[in-house]
Amino acid sequence: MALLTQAIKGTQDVLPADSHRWQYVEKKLLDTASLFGFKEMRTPVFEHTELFNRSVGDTTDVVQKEMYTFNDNGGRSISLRPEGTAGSVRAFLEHGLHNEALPQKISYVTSCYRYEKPQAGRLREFHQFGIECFGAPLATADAEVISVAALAFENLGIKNLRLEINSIGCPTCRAEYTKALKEYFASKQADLCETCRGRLDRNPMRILDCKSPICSAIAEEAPTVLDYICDDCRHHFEQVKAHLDVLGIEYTVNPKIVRGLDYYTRTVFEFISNDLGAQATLCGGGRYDGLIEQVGGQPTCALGFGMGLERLMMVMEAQGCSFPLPPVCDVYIAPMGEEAVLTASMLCRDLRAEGFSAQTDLAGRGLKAQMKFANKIGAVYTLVLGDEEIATGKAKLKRMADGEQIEVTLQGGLVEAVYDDLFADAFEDLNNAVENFGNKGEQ
RNA sequence: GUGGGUAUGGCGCAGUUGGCUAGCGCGCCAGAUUGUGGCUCUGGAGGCCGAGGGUUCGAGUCCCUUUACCCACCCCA
Repeated sequence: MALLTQAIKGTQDVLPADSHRWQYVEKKLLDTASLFGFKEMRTPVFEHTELFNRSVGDTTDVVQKEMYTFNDNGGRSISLRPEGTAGSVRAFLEHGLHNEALPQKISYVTSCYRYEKPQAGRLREFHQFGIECFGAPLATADAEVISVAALAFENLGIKNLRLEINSIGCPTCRAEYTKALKEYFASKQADLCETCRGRLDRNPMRILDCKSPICSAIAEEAPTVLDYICDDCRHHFEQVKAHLDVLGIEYTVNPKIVRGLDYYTRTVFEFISNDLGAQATLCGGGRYDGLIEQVGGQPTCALGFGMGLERLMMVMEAQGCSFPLPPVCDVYIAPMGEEAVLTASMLCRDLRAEGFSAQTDLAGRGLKAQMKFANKIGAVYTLVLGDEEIATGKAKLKRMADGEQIEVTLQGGLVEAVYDDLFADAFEDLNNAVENFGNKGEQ
């Protein structure tokens, strides 16, 4: 396939047939967050590279290798955002949102970019829903952030997820833990796999989630973070669990959930799906009380999560979740003859002015072909317009679902008829819903 | 970065030890019903068989090179 007609590796198009899925999912997610008071914020796709270096850290070589970084024509080093948090923090500081009522709760749906080798659930351009909560120290906030994700999954009908939580303490207690971990793994150094031997100095916590059977066996016996965290951190973690218990959110404590970055503190959590391939984490988040200071602000506690939309939709697909299809065409008008074409245009205009979606022939096709087209696009009604209808000013509106014909007058009567009939349907649906409501609990 | 798999009309696929005028299903267009969709039947359009090179009388099929996609490892902010 020619380069010209091929999308860039690791990117995807959302085709007209699928766009409603994205619209539906994005709206559900943002709406769910807004129930908790999170308001959407939009930030640029690119930022100064320095921002990401500062937040994500320039020590992690992978991080550097996987960012889309370039110099713009003014000689600035620019990077496409690899995740949503850094931009949010930057905007929070730049616009002095710390002076507004705290906590500030923000949500976003954005595209992110990472130069990685694509595989199932991993693209170079991918989309994230995320929330951030700034200035909330209490464990209540941790639980609230987790419950936003839990409710979002519930609202989308996603099942078969497990929530794993952990606390990685504050910088002080984590230092002690890291030390203990190093000592432990150093004693087993000879048995560790090659990569883990490399991790020993750099990032011993990472050995905990190594997949090699030998390393994971060794990791089984390793000291647990939870044995090393200080009293404050322990109390905080207990409070988070107490909240989750009260909220009825199920979780398991997994002491092996860790984060590679220093700014993370205390709570970390992941929602993991059983219906995905190797990339099974649907949502990852936690508390990062150190980040804002690291980017240059006053010390401000913060927490949040990011959720991969492609993965989310893969799970929904696998579980047969529904993606409601909005009506795309209330009325299709099939004109026959030159005058009818003009009249059809006018009638469409009138319908649209009333908020109904209306379409007419743009291809000069015969009546039968037009009926087929109307059927294909899912038109709720069709109206055939020929010499006779124009002459008498009367026509028949055909309800496609059952073939029922409704007599209408063209001047204004068409709009009224569509109104009346659609509302009749709506009332019927409403009545059914009310009748069924009583039975629902027993099902 | 490492390994495995796959590339054939818009989509999903078949193509047997090289003999093709490259098929099938869905979709698309049209007709049967000349003013009414879904079902059925009939016809039509649409492919340099991922790209480049080689072997051969002859390559979708064999060899080499290359590119892209998929899956997994690595990694995962």
